[in-house]
Amino acid sequence: MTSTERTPRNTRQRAEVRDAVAANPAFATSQTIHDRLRHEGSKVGLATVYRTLQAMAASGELDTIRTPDGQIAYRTCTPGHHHHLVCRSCGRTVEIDLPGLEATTRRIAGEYGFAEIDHEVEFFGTCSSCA
Amino acid sequence: MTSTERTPRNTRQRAEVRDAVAANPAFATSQTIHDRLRHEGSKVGLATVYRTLQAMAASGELDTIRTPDGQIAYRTCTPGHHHHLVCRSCGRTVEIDLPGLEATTRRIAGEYGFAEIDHEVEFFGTCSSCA
DNA sequence: GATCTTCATGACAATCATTCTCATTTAGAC
DNA sequence: GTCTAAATGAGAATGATTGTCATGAAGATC
Ligand SMILES: [Mn+2]
Ligand SMILES: [Mn+2]
Ligand SMILES: [Zn+2]
Ligand SMILES: [Zn+2]
Repeated sequence: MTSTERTPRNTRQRAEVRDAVAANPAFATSQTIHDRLRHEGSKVGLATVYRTLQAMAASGELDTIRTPDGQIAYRTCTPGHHHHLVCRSCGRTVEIDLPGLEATTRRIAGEYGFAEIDHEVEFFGTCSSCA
Repeated sequence: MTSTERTPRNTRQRAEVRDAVAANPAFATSQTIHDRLRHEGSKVGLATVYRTLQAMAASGELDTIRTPDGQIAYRTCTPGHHHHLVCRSCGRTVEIDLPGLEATTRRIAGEYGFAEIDHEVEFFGTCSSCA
């Protein structure tokens, strides 16, 4: 069951949001993307930006993190499993591989009898431009 | 600079919160702890529970995670650095060691020129009782 | 033990990211 | 072109968390 896959309609708004998030390699929140679009003259609504980014993340097009203060931030994502090193001050993001981690996850699952283990692994730091 | 360490006053409320969080090995939110205390007859205020748990976490007495829906949850913490395997449905938590991770963090920091790297690593799954 | 200063508390309001509502628009199927 | 379900947007609602500020009480000092 690859389950419930709905193909969304191709609306002007969806294209605008997709372009806006693709235009920047840093993680950005729905509000930030919305602001950016409005400044460019778009009339897209805030709720639409929220809904579109959520849908894109659910379909795997975007990656999600939670900022240290709890907001959800999105970024266009390289396909395949990986993690992120995010600059606390400017949001600049590097995708990183953690080759050992998947094996570790399986080992931990077995050891403690947990099923459907998911891991959330993010690194936060200060990038060289912001130091 | 081990910096600004203030010793909080020993109030009845602080003791009640400390006992309540220590009484349960699962992560719990401020609201949950507050409910629990009120049901036991305590008159402690919600804001006080928020403040007390925050302070205890800042001083290292408690560990913090963000639940998948974004709330902050606390748990009495074993001293020393470690990570958690948390049951999505009941909150039961196992503390785990990730021996290789600190070295990996340092390697990544060097590789990408990031400073003050912090890692957030949590595992979520379904425990055997909840399966 | 009484006094005093300062920090802690609690009721409530305020904040603010996110979600909901619902009337209106429109993509895409026919 | 018609039709219908899905998408949109304006605004209201939600809900966790934080701020405000008058009152209470640790605990230092006498
Ligand atoms: Mn990514
Ligand atoms: Mn812990
Ligand atoms: Zn930076
Ligand atoms: Zn469980």
